Amino acid sequence: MARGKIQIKRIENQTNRQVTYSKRRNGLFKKAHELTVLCDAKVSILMISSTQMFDQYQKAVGVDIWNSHYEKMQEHLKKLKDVNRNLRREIRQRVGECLNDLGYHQMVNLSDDIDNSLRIIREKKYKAISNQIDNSKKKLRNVEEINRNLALEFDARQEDPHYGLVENDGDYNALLGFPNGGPRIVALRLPHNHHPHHHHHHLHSGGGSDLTTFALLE
Amino acid sequence: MARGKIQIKRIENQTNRQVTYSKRRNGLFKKAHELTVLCDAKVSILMISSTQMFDQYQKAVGVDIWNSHYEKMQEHLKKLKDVNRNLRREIRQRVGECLNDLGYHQMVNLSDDIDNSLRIIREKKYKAISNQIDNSKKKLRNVEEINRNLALEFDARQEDPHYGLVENDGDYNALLGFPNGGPRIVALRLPHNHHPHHHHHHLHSGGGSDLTTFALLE
DNA sequence: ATCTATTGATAATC
DNA sequence: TGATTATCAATAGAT
Repeated sequence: MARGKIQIKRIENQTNRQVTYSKRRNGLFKKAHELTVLCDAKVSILMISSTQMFDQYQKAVGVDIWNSHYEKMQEHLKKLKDVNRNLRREIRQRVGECLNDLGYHQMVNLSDDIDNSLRIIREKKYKAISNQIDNSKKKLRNVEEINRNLALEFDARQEDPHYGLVENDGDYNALLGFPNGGPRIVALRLPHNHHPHHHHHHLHSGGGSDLTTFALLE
Repeated sequence: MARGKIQIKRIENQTNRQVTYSKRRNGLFKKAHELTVLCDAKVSILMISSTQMFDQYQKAVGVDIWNSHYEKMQEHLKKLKDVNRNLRREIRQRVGECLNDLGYHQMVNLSDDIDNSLRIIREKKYKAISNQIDNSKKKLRNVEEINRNLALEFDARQEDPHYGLVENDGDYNALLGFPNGGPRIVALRLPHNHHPHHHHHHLHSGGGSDLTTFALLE
């Protein structure tokens, strides 16, 4: 409406239409925002340009984005509610409620089904148990090993007070925490090659770092 | 914008605010319409003034129309999706999938739970079985009785061909259908007091109707 | 509601 | 795209 009045009718030139759309869209939003602030009102604007609306794909499949918005949302809501209801019913049936509307054969199928599920779960449960036992055994072995090593080091220290294990001289121990819930790893930095019985604990012996690690129980 | 610039901030004067709301609302709608025509776009505007919003009732029940609309719908949608996801997960767990993210104790609980459900369902199943058996027995008894009665009547007819049982004279048999899935009841209207051995079948012997009923097997 | 001085929006152009 | 600006449209305040 500047540099010449315009008629309010569809702008045929594609580029001009796009430009005008951008400008006026911003203007509309600005006005809406002002209204919001000035009059303490709530305003929502849903706006889709024709170029957005009918891109090639949309044309091809005949989908109308506009209808895909509010109304489709309501449809979606309805469908979700239905699905929800069905899921709840399935669970109730699996828990043993609401079986009255089931036929006899359906009931047989249901109990067979649940029986099957139970078998699967039991298998997995037993697998979990044995895993846990294995883990405990490993941890126990580690703890025993740590104790043995400490005992050996203690003995060594008894023999030679300058063995250099427990001095708080800073180059001794470093703690690495793993906050991600994984197994806590405690890394003890020891002077290189202090004792041959440490070697089978070395996780990585190459390079400059010299970390001796123990996996500790929980 | 006219006769003096204004600050974009809430108009405190109630009347001015209302007037400005009206004017600017119209302006916004006009702009939106122009955009619609000029750019071939789709525009929806949802607008509620604060004075509309908080009428007495709204105040009383603390309902916010605005939140009850589009945004609330989205929230609802989101919640439904969440619930849905959880329900699906529960079912999957009950079927025996996706157990990896369950702790050992949860797994024990789950299998106990399902075990319990299975017991309930089995009970109901057995109840259903025994019901069906009872029904069959009753039906069988009825059929046997019908056969016996027919045999007796046949005998009687042998003795007296005018016994009047099977003549197609129209006042003989009437069929009542029960489409509601209940036990099919066939009612035979018989001439009154034809034979004493029918009396123990009379369901109701008072009044004018004289129906003898047999429950038939499916 | 209607009026109008003024501000704000924007079409054309670069 | 982004900036400029001559115009036109919207509207604040008064009636």
